Amino acid sequence: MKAVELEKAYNPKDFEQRIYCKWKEAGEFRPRKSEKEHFSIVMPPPNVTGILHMGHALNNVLQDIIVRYQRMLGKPVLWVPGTDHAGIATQNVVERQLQKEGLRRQDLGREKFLERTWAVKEKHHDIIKSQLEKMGCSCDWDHERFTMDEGLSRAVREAFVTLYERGLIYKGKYLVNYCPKCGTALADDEVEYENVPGKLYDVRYPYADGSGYITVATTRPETMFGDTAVAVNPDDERYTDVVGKMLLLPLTDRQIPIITDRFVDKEFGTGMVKITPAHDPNDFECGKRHNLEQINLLNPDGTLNENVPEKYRGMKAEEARKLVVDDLEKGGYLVKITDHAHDVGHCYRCHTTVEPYLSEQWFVSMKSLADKALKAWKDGDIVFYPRRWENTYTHWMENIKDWCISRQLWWGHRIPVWYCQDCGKMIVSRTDVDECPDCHSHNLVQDSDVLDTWFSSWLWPFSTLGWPDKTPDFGQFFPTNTLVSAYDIIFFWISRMIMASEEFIGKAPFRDIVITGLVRDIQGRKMSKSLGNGIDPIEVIDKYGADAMKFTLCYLAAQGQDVMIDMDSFRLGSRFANKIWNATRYLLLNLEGRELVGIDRSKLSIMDRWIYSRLNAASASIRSAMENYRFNEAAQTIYSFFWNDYCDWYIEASKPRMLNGTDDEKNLAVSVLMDILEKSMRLMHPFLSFVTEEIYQKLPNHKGDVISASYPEYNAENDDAEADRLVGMMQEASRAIRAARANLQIAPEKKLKVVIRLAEGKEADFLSEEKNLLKAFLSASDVIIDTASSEDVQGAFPVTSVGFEAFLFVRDAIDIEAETKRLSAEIEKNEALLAASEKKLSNENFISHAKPEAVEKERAKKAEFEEKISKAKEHIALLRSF
RNA sequence: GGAGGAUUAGCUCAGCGGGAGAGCGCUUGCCUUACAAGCAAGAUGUCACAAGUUCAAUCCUUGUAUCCUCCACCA
Repeated sequence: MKAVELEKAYNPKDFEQRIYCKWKEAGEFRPRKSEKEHFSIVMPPPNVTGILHMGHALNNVLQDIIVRYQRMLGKPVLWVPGTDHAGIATQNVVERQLQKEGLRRQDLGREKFLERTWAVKEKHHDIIKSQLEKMGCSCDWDHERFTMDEGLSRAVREAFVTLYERGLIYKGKYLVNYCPKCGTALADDEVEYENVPGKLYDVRYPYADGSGYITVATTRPETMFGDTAVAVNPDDERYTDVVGKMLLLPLTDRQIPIITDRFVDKEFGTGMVKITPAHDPNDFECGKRHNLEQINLLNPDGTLNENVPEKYRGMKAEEARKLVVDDLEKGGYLVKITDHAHDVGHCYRCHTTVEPYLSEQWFVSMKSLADKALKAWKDGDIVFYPRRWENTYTHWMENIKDWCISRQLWWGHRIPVWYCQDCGKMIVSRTDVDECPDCHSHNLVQDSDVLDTWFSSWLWPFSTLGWPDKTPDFGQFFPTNTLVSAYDIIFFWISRMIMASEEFIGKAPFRDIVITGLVRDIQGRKMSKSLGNGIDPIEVIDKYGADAMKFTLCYLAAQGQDVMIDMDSFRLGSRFANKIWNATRYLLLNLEGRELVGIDRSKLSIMDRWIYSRLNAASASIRSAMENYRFNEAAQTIYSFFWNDYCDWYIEASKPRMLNGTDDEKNLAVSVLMDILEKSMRLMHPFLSFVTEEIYQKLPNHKGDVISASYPEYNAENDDAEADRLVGMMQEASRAIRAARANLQIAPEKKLKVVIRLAEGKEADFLSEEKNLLKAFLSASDVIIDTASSEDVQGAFPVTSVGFEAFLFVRDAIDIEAETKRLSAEIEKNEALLAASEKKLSNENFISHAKPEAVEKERAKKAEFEEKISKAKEHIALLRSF
């Protein structure tokens, strides 16, 4: 057989792109035909507002690992990719573009505006897709979806109309969160609260009869024009005799009453609250209880409207506030101003301060949906990894509020409701309507609002598979198995998907919910554009390769903990990929002149049996890690198996045989090396997809592509405790002797005679068998395995260890003092351990309560400490005799 | 106010009811015909603090401190 030459340096750019194309063209990402149970995942659809950041990379890398692993288990695997139209966010992007051109969306008109938005969508979609491809995501592009696809739009209408028919969607005039900049209503959870310094203004409201005044505290004096009452707590004895009196609202000629309401906190401020039903959620509720008038003061753009005195009209709230405060002061109404930090809601997309705004909106009644979703959790139909997120989920579900789903935007799914301009009928329909069913008029207009983006996203696990139609995809792949998502969208998305799926289909949309951490910078800050601390996944791939990025993220992704990284972090994965590359490179060069032979277990050496045992253990450990979504554990297992066990010990151990063995021995050695290498590529493929495929293709013993190969299975037969024990001892001996050499500062090239003295038995047989190996590992001129204690070790340097003694025949000057010091320290350490051990063993309670294995283990440890101490003492004596 | 997380080596973080781990960094020696992105040998820890449970606690319980996140409220 000829040697195969790999490029000297690992350079992922040489093959990553090429391999991805090859996989894609070969249809490897499509579900294969198989009798096995399906495995499916829907990708959380990235927004088409921008490009993918490190958080997306983490999320998709983990999905890819799961998907490749499941695929190698032989299942028909479907990973559905797609993108989200992201209503407000995308519309904002386009509006910002227009702004630069000095235009507003109204200047373009709805149709032209949407054309431009589609173009933005296309552009970002293409970038996102190419990013996912560069990362190596093995999603099925034939199944790619977009939330505004025709099919998905149909699903949205189906969902809306069904809910309407079930009485779960209603329209009404309510106080909603409103972003004046975006010009639309927001859902409660789209508001981000931020603590900002502000002022608390104490203002006098005089009694209408001129008999004095009361004082109220407010942070927003400009809303006073919407006041329709002042409230006190009914139990507040200070005010019992003023309840019912009328007040004159300053700066106006309106009169408002003093009322009582339980929500008022007696302790806060003066215990008197101005009630502004149209501009505060609490006041809104209070106003409803008391049938107060709701006076809306705002125009849709956030400026004050005709319900305020003329001089303030058209002003933004903040401008008006200053003026109102001035005027109050001039009128003698202002008592004092104090600093008062409070939480102010901001739009989660543009960060403008949101206003409570009274307007006509559509809502989903959530209570019954939440009950079903809670039941799904209680029944164990969904499981969170890690479980602690279940608290977050249930807490939200149990305190759910109705969901405002209408948005005053253009980009999104139009609400499927039409109004007859002639008879006023409202028509809710799955299909477009052009005739009024009552009066047959064609003078119909569709509701101008669009739906909240999440109203399409919450259908994603089934709308992407064809729902509401009963398609083959839906039949085969729904429900999906696993959802991988970050914790910041549990409310927005995960919870709602479960609600929708339970409501429309009666099943949970997935069983396992894997919650990842967020990616942060090395200082622990969230990566964000404004901080400029983001790391572009593509830059990482350009510098280190997709495998390095994937493996590093996987290695660091521990059980939903946040991942802190900088550019240098990825050296971890890069070094590992490089190691794999170079180990392979070495092995392939050694194929020259060799033949691969069948591997007969009975002919295997202990070392061979050991590496098979290690591989087996790694495979079992990875399997269990993957079943529990413990990605970092899987990555660590792979790392230590391949680097420490295979490269550092097994390949090194094979070298003497490859140099000095017979042809048969060499052929067997190469065959086992290749067998382990081939299996390692399969083992590692989900985690380092490109480099394993590139290598796999060069292996003389490969069949097909690694992406579609089978995953190495755990096989109890290959567990080999004896080989583990023997090789463990050999490693221990090597380490001890190498350490002694290093301490004695013996040059590496200096070959010493070594005598290893131990009792007859398997260990001795093994060491005798592997004498050549020991010579190489110990840099020894000769190794004598001395079971009869017949060798003369007079004057040889003794090495402390357990189960055997070793002697180095070194004639050079030894720093006896330093070595004695080291041994003394060792004695001291072991004496402390021995004391602890003896104390334990003399404790009756320990002997009677502890597990017998634990007691046994403790006894063994005690013996070990004793042996170490006595040997070290012996060795000190020996050194003194030098 | 409620919930959750973090606190382990200089840094970033795993781990776990029975003698403290990894990677990076650091020290020393090696370009050993795969890899200097490497090999070998090292040093470094009151596992935040306090009490409790236990034969045994870094791990379980409770409390304390510091930091972080989410939810709710805030006139």
